[in-house]
Amino acid sequence: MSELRRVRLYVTVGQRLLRDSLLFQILLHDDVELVGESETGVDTLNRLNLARPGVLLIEENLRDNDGLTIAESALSVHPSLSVLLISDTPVSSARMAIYLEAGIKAVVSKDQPIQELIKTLFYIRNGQVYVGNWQQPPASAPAALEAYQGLSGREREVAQLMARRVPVREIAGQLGVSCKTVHSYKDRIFVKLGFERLPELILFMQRHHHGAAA
Amino acid sequence: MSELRRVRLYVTVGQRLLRDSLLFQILLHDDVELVGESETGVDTLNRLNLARPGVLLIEENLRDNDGLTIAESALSVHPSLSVLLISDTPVSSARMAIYLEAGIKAVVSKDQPIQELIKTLFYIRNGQVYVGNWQQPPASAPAALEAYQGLSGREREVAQLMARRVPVREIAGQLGVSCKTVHSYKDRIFVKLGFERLPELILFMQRHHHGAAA
DNA sequence: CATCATTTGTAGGAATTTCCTACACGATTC
DNA sequence: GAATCGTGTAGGAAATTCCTACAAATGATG
Repeated sequence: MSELRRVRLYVTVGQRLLRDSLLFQILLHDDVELVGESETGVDTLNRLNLARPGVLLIEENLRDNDGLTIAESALSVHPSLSVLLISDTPVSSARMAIYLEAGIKAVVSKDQPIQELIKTLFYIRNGQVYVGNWQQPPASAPAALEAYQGLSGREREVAQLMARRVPVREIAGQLGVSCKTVHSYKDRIFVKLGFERLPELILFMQRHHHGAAA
Repeated sequence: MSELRRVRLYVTVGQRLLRDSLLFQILLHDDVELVGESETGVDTLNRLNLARPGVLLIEENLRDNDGLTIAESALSVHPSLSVLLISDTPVSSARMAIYLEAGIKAVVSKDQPIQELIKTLFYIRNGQVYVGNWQQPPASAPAALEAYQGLSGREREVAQLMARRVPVREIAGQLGVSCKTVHSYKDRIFVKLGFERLPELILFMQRHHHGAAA
């Protein structure tokens, strides 16, 4: 239902390190197409006509300008563009109001986990506004933590072993079940925790001290 | 030969967004073990004894302190620690000298691609100093571009199709070869270009306008 | 209390990916 | 002329991803 077509994404992020790592995460999803990227605001505006993105992911603080100004210019020419602003700090509701007023679809702060950004990106892809996430920056990982409580015994065992990068083979051996069964647990763990890739699980398990120590 | 043991990594990066995305990239490598992370310098120093990392990845500019100071404190207690500093801007040779003097093993700037950081991380893991990368921040991607010239005809065809996310099935069909052959090309492309995952190829192809446009 | 729904432990299939090896053929080199 | 290298081709093993299946336990409900 949300698979209308690929998202045409333009990314404006000043620092290469952040831009690259965001892009690597985002491009893991095969319904995103990168149509352009810039380090500065003017460069973005110059290239927008050719790139014709559906979504613009832009930093608030750019070398040459601020993201809000650039976004407003872009929106005046391409009103259908969905803009996702990346702010350096958590946004107050007052600032959020300004952003929404300007036609920006959503804001994520750099203090939020990357999954939040990705989730928001996919949420606004079809033009929706997303205001669900500007209030809980200090809430570390309540959703996933709660979800962890919901894992069954077997699932936790597998989660711990996987997070220590024990190969499926050995997990199966240790638990005395087939590899297929281990995969089933793995699938269910990922579904329950809302993860998609092993690094997410490793990071989660390590952060919450769930057996990451040998 | 370099597989002595897993790298025990501690990461000190203020912003969650950057920290998470770096970690997701780094944890793709199964010989890295995250033993701790902090947002601030003092927190890092407090936890270092328990975490016992072999490598400390730390930002230069932290909320409470500067990375250099923290690194020096850490090194005075744990002289065998390999410190990799992430600087906000390209480092001058003068500053590089200061860092080396302080016992820091390598510096990468936020203007460099993330692969550079990863490469450096693996380079310094066993205590080596790495000074090869502080001079060419504006040199975009000469290595990979050169490497691209080295691709054979078939390899380029496959690279272009893969970058457009054409499924292996279809690529095989279009080229009239077996899926296995396509995989072989893929393997060779990745080896030649030094990539490890599809997003790297997609990003590269897109950036250099090699057939990314439909 | 008996039945219906959900969760949990178990497993298999199909398509893909990753990593590695193999091999023939043409070109280069010594 | 013989050894080597790059290229096009392909296969195998293990892992991953995405689905489906099913029986036993658990829980909920009429």
